[in-house]
Amino acid sequence: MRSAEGARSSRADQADQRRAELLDAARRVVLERGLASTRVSDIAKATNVSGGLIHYHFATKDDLITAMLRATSESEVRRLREIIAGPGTAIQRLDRVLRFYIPNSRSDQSWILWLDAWALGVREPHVREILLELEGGWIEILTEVISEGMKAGEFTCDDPQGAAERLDGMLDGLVVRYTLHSGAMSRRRLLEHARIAAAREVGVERSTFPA
Amino acid sequence: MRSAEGARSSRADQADQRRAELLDAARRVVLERGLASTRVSDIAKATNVSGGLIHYHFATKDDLITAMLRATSESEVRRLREIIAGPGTAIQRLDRVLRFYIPNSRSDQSWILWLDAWALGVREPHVREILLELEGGWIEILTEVISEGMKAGEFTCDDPQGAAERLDGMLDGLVVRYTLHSGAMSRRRLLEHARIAAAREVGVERSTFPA
DNA sequence: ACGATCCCTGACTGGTGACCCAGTCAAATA
DNA sequence: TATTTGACTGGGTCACCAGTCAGGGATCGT
Repeated sequence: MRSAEGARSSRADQADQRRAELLDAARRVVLERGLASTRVSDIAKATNVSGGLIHYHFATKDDLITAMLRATSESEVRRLREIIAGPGTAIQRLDRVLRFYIPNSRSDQSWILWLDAWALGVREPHVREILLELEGGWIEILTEVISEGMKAGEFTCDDPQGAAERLDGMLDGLVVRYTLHSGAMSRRRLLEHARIAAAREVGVERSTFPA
Repeated sequence: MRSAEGARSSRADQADQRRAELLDAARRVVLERGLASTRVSDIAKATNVSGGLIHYHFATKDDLITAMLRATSESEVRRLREIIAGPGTAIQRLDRVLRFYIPNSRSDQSWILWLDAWALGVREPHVREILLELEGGWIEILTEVISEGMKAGEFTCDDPQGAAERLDGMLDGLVVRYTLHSGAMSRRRLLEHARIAAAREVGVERSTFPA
């Protein structure tokens, strides 16, 4: 049965919570130290837990990393969906997507994680699959926003899917540049590039975007 | 002095040649196995050379990898310069650049190398510097081609540098997608995206590009 | 000729890190 | 209460790998 206090943690809940905690710590550690120099013991330390416990919950280090990437990707797509679900005109919602795409600062970046994941994904099909879903999510959402803008008469575009792919690609590439060489590409300039390209793709003037 | 046969190898030449050979083997091995699972001994094996020799020519593994990345980057920029130095109209030369950017097949990709390098560059300033020069080279060359096209009256563009940055970013991002998920993005489609975006940036019709 | 210098070998070492396992303790179950 | 199950500890093991080092043979300068 349950312990006395209703919805409180059964042992299964406890294990789930611990697993989530470990995934969270893994993400923090990998962001800070990079995938290549992340040790299982680092993640244990960050959770104040013995090294053995990690292997109790996750058979191998790869399992842990993969699960962490999957969880992060899913949460990112979820947040993105919330963002476009909000109110506003199509152009406003498109702008919100662009701004969500672009990291706020060099330290904010969950982007560092995806750079590691791209390199890993070249060799690991599981990781590749996660990345495909993540990028597919972005493209899908961009496509939706553009299509709805067309229906509302705000946008003109003869290939929303293609436009979304181009926009997503450009943002990926520019964010890499911004992440690695923030000196050569400011956040402001990056956002400006994004708005110029997006405006062209959906057939509106760049000045249509909010200030 | 020299040995009898004119341009033949002095000891210094021999050492240089060996170093070049090691850099080349390093590149091949890293492309094949990935940076993370490349061992110094793998590179030694690929060169039919003892493990110790690597450390005779390169103090540390990091030195070797960094030198290899630098050499690869420089050679890439050099080849790119040759490509735009050739004859043709601006649109033809621009198209050559785009096609050089895009890998011919999933196995061709020196791109796999840059994915590893991006992840590494997040932590290693030396690597970051190399990447900055490489990407800077691409942008510079794109800017040149666009500017010359404007002088020739072929192109219209009010910010060649910005256009080059956007184009370079888009290509980076799309190539990542193509490299990781060749199923979701064919080479043909990638090239089509590149031409559409490039045509818009320089103010010509997409049909202006050669078939 | 002959010592100095260089390229190169291959066995060795020291450190490290993923994973294992025997045992502890508390909570769940009977 | 007695027994079982599950979460957790921490020390141990085993494999791996970057970098070292003593020596060997070739080639240089003199």
